[in-house]
This record gives sequence, C-alpha cells and structure tokens, in this order.
Amino acid sequence: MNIGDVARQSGVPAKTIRYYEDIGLIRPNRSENGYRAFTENHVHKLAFLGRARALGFTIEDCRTLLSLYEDENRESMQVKAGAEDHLRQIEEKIAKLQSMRATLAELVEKCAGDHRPDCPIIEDLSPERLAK
Amino acid sequence: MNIGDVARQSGVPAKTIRYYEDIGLIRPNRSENGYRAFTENHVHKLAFLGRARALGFTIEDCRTLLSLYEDENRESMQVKAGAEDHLRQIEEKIAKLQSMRATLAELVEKCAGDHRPDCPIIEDLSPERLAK
DNA sequence: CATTGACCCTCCAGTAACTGGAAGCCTCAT
DNA sequence: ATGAGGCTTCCAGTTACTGGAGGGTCAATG
Repeated sequence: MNIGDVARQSGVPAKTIRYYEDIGLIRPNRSENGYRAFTENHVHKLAFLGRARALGFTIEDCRTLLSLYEDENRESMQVKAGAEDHLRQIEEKIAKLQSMRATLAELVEKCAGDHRPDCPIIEDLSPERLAK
Repeated sequence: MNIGDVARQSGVPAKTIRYYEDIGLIRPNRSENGYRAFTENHVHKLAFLGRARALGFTIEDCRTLLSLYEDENRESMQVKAGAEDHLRQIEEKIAKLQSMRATLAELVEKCAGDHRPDCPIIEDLSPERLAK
C-alpha cells in the first residue's frame, strides 16, 4: 500500500506519516521503486496514533502507548498510570485557561468599547499603578 | 539601567528581554560599553508585556496592545475587539481540553489498572473495531 | 596593579509537532 | 509522448523562548 492510501485509511496526513517514520514511530518497508510500502498493521498503528494525539498525548506518550498496544503482556496499570498523569496535565491546563478567561472576561465587560481612549484592559495591563 | 535591573523590576527574564529586542518589541539604546541602556519607560513596557503574555496574548497581540498602550488617541473599541477575540480563542481551547478530559477520565475510570493486559484505554485507541 | 566574581555581549542550537514548498522521479492513461 | 497525479528528499518556517559556549566589562579587594 502506498502512502496516499494509508493516509486516507488512517486519517493521518501523508506528510505526518513521513514525519512519524523519521522519528521512528513506524517503520514501513520500501518497494523497488523507492516508495514506502505499508501494511494493514501500519494503518492500524497510524489510526491509533491519530486517536492518541487527538486526546492530547505527546509524541513521547504515543511511543509508550504504542509499545503497550503491541505488548501482549502489558499490565493495564502501566497504561492507566500514564493516562492519569496526562489527565492531570490536562486539568492543569484547563485551570490556567479558566483563570485567564475569568480575568479577561471581567476586563472585557468593564471596557466601554467606544471611541474614547480610556480602557480598563490597557489599564489593568499597565504597571503605572505600581512602584510609585 | 542595565538589563539585570530591568529584569528584576519588570519580572521579565533578561534572556527574554533580549529576545523582545530582537523581534522589535522594545528598542533600548546602547551605552558606550555596548550594554543595553534602559529607561523607566522600558521597564513599564516590559511589565506590560509580561502581564499580557500571562493572559495568553500572543506576541503579535502584544505588539498591537503595546501600540495601543502608547497611543493617546486609541479607541477603546480597538482594544476590546482584540480582547474579545482572544477570549473566544481561550474558550475554544478550554472546550477542546474539557472534551479530552471527559473522554480520558471515562477511560481511566473503566481501566482496572492491575496486572492483566486487558485495558479499555488501549482498546478505545485501537482501530480494530472499525473496518471489519 | 592584578585578580576575582558578577554582569554584560553575541551567536548557535534546541524545544514540539508538524507543515509548506521546491526540485525531481514514477506511473498510468490518453 | 505528454500530462496529471503521486511519490521521493531536503530545506525552511512556525511559537516563544531557553540554554550554553566563548568572550568583554566593571567594581572591589588583596
């Protein structure tokens, strides 16, 4: 199977597939003409990677997940531990973004948004009120 | 004022200040010895930048905000529009992360996390259930 | 006066995960 | 044989810094 077919079937762009080969996530063979030769298994792996990435796992996480995916003797606690870790990181990001949102929403609400220059948003960002 | 003082007063690391000069956000003069020579105004601007970045504005956003900050004739609607835009982007990110969290939390909960290989997380990521 | 330690300088490289584009084969159908 | 795709490699750019090497500068001390 050529890269285009694999891209269509896995949902992972050809360019990204080449990149994944570069960094050693997948190892397709080569045909005589130099084209990458993929198998069904590669399609599965790439779809797996696509889903893991969509859940926000990093490439390094994916490397681990992929080896667990292939390991018949894996212990589910290994998978769970990684996922819990990742979950925690997601929650941290959410918390940070929510705090930004709160501040920003408040400022936006206070700003008249008219033709005058007075602006609570600029004022909040300005440091003049300090150090004097 | 030298870069170290400015870094302490503004809260922006020296390395980052140099970077901001590189990309044209600030333009300190130079002393005879080649050291950057900063003014109070630079400290203000850098503190301003630090706050804007903490609210998640991109560097390009900051460039705009900084010019509005300096513009006595700005119209607050310009500031407000940018902030609203940014707010929307933050909300999108939050939504995406929350959806990841929901999926992941569900999977984590379903996973036994023991010594057996069976794992709902891996299964969810696997594409075998498709296309057959 | 020489040295030491804290600053300062520039330039180079690396981070994460791709993405776009140029230049150039391969293949199949007309 | 020619043209449209599809494939190849390699280079560069994205975001916003950060770390480090190699090397001047300055103020104070011995």
